[in-house]
Amino acid sequence: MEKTTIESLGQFADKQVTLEGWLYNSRASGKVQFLIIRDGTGLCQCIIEKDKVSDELFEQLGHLGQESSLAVTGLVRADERSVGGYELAVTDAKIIASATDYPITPKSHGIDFLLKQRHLHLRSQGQWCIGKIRHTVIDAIRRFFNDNGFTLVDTPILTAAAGEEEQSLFEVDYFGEPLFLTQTGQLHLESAAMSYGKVYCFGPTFRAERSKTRRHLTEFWMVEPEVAFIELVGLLELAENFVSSIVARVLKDNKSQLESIGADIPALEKITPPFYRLTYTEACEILTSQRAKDFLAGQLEKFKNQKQQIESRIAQLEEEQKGQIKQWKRDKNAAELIELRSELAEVDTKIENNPKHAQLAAEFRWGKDLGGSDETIISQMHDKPIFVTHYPKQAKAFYMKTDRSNENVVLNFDCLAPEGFGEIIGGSIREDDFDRLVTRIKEQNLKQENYEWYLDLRKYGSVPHGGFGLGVERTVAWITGQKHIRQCIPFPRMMDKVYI
RNA sequence: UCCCCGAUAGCUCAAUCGGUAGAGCGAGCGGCUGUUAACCGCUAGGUUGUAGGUUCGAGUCCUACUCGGGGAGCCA
Repeated sequence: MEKTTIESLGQFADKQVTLEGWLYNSRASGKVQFLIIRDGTGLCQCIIEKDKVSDELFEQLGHLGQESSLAVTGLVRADERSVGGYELAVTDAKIIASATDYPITPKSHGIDFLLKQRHLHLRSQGQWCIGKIRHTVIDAIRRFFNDNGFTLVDTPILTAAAGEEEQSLFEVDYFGEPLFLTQTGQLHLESAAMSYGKVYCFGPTFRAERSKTRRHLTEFWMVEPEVAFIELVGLLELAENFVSSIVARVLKDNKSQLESIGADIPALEKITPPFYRLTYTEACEILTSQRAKDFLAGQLEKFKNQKQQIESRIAQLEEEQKGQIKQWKRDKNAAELIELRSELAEVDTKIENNPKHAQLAAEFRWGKDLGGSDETIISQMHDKPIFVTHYPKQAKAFYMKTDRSNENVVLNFDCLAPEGFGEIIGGSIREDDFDRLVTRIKEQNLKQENYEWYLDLRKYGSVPHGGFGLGVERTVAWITGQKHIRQCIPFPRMMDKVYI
């Protein structure tokens, strides 16, 4: 009997095959059982009719627990009613290991519970889809740079010099001397760019920031390209082509996964160059403008309407529950009430945060860095990614090149994913003038002796150059429509919390 | 470091003014030949996060602690 996988069932229509996998869900209806099997490549509904198998097997399969492993043999047939378009009419099955009391049921669970069961949660459909998309994103990243003349350069994970600020680094005892886990490969990458021209590094990155939000992990994956002989305009074009190519690849390779997790496919199809371009000063004007005020007020209205609708529906259901109604209706109502109450809690949070964010935006003054909520507002006001460029010098790192036509700002950019997701890229043109760089190092009270090798790059054939870093988990979260990036890495490391 | 919210059955959540602790899912048993989170009937399942306090009486009020969620700052 030919073994195959669920994703290639289409090649075996009307043939006998064997599938090996795990029981994902099952239903029974007297003389027929429906077993949903997962094998790592997809889901397949297997039909067991009582008179097609032995009584003993029928009985065993009928009591098989979720996530039991098994091999099933049967006839492949196309059927629209089935999940993947094909189903298996089972003639024989072998239980490899039966499981009982699998903790993750097909119903809803809280996040803490799921993270504690992370080793098992990875098997569930949503996580499987996100993992497949993450795989495509990473492959698309490598493909893009490899196809465009970039050379991969692996930068060290243990670093002596701090990339930016030392308080956000994890310290490691390196034979009695302190070293730090890298938070960027950029400085090393700049030296490699002077060798190869166009380079990139791709690996894990570590930040000891005490940030407990949906956008933060302490360990995450970042890809950083660095290019010699490039100006800000060229860097933005590189970034928008890059991001667009990733989205296009996911749309091409993972349509079914995107659909399955409810991603906004039409919105993703709009992600093509050019992206929006705003200067920091323009962004600042938008935040303090009447337009932003109206926009936020409109949002608040919308949230309040949602809240009212949910509340009146809850009241209606609760009233029904008090009266004399059929048991099945009562059960349906109970399930809907639970859904509605959690929706209500979400809307309440939005209503609570809206005025705070509005105030932060209205009080925004030129010179401050853009905050998370400010980025969210700007991003919510656009349907494509936005580049925000030319930030105030004092809010940014020492290595960013000052704009020679306006010494108050630097030639940097952030790329904000649209519809409220926020920052996925940060980048800049690097200061290439030796004396200016020394001045910036001193201004920020950094020790020059730690940067001697970095300054050498400006001594020996300095050229205009720049690059950026893209966060993989933030990109995956944006593309898949996940609210929290912890679902976008298999084993998330969060502030003060590591489950497995 | 700061602000807000929460902890009740294995899981997700109810419990009005402080007055006998309840649903759904999951589990077990039974029924049904096409189910899509199937459906129907029955059964089991609880020291309400921990430690104190107020009260005739505490899931509910007060204090402390533990754990968790969201957000600010900072950032990919």
